[in-house]
Amino acid sequence: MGDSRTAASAAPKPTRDRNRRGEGARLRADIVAAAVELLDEAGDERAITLRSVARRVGIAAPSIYPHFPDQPAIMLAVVQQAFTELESKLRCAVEEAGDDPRKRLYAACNAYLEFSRSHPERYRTMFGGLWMPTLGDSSVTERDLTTLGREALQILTDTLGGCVTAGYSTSTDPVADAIALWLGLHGFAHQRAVSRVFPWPADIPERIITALARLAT
Amino acid sequence: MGDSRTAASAAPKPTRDRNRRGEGARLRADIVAAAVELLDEAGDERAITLRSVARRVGIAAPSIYPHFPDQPAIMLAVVQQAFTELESKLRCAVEEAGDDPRKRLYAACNAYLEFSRSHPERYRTMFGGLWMPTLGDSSVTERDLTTLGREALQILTDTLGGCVTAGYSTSTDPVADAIALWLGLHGFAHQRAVSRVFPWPADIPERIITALARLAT
DNA sequence: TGTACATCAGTGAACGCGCGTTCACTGATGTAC
DNA sequence: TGTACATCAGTGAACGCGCGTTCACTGATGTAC
Repeated sequence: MGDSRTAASAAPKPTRDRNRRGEGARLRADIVAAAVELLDEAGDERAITLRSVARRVGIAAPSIYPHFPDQPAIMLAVVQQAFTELESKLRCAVEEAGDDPRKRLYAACNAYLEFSRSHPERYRTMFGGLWMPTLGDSSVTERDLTTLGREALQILTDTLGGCVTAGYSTSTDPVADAIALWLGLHGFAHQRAVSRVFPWPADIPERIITALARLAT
Repeated sequence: MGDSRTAASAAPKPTRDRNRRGEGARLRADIVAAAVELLDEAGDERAITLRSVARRVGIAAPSIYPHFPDQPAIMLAVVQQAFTELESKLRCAVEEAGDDPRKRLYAACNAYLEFSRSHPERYRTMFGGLWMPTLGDSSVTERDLTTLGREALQILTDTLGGCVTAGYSTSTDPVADAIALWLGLHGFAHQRAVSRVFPWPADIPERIITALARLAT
């Protein structure tokens, strides 16, 4: 594994045809995809450099600039894509869970934890905050940051609200409790993404969800 | 602020006398202290480089090597010191809280959150995981990592156990619930350390603590 | 149908920078005799 | 009390590296006439 990482990040894609006129924007998607690949393989956002991404895509480093104003802009695109993916997973999980409010809430929570389990590097990057520049040194704006994850929280709020309405949750403030629930999930998801050796009791998610969602037992 | 950072990290300490014979070990402490300073000022563990630390201490870069085998060893020392400080804060807070088990538990939780609030950069570094090398590329061992934070968790477990014994908590598994409680605190502490703009309801800590500690109301 | 031309999608070389690490060294400070 | 010497606590110069970014450029591809 360790060897393949280095080799993979060093070797450029062997064949890459120049895009045809008017299709130059496709390179943008390729750049983001390559950055995600590097992140997943190295498990470290520091592996995403302008030059490493260019190598992986199979282009010269300056070819990035027509698509991204600077390196943090690539990181933002990676994080935005990861959030979009997470929110899509949550939406699908809730939809597939049917009409039982408890099942919908559990589906959302479990999908959240499953995302962080299967993509620990992405999760760490999304919430690690280290990719963010000093906010003024780069093209990334504060507005770019505050909108991230908003829908995920909304899904939790809605599903928790459903449980309250149906009488399964004793919460008197679903908005605040959804935040508390999210923070509990986040604490578990984040710590598991950082250190995989911690001896977790198997029922930790269950404890966190039932307690913070104030589910009647 | 931004200007002073750069200036501060560039300017070496004006006066630094060579240690006398037999007191060379004092430089080690100076190195760790300088690294913590850099972390607090920049708010970014990437500011801790071998050379930036040497500059701040006022020594030549190679002078680090008699005290630390490599750069990750400095990071480990910084994190270890931060954990020691956190655990000391928790111990003091519990001690000062008196005999009421609920007060002791709240004191521990609040001290934990207060630490992360007043030292967000340190907290992020302690739990961010990014300072860890690939574990094999450096002198840092797995044993170094797994012992970190053990006492903090033990304090939470003990204080929660006290609440159970006194009948204030309905927990039937204080060990597992202490972990769940810690993860809840961690989720809040970490997210607040990463993004200071999130609109937190004021009673979020209260919600997390009472729910996860299963305190009777 | 042919051709000049604008545009697009990139390239290649170079820059200055800070990094971790190595190497041979220096000069003060204690200590043995 | 003097002096040779070992040790300690560092220094200064240099190395190779990858980084972000700039600059002038190239060659294919479509388009206007």
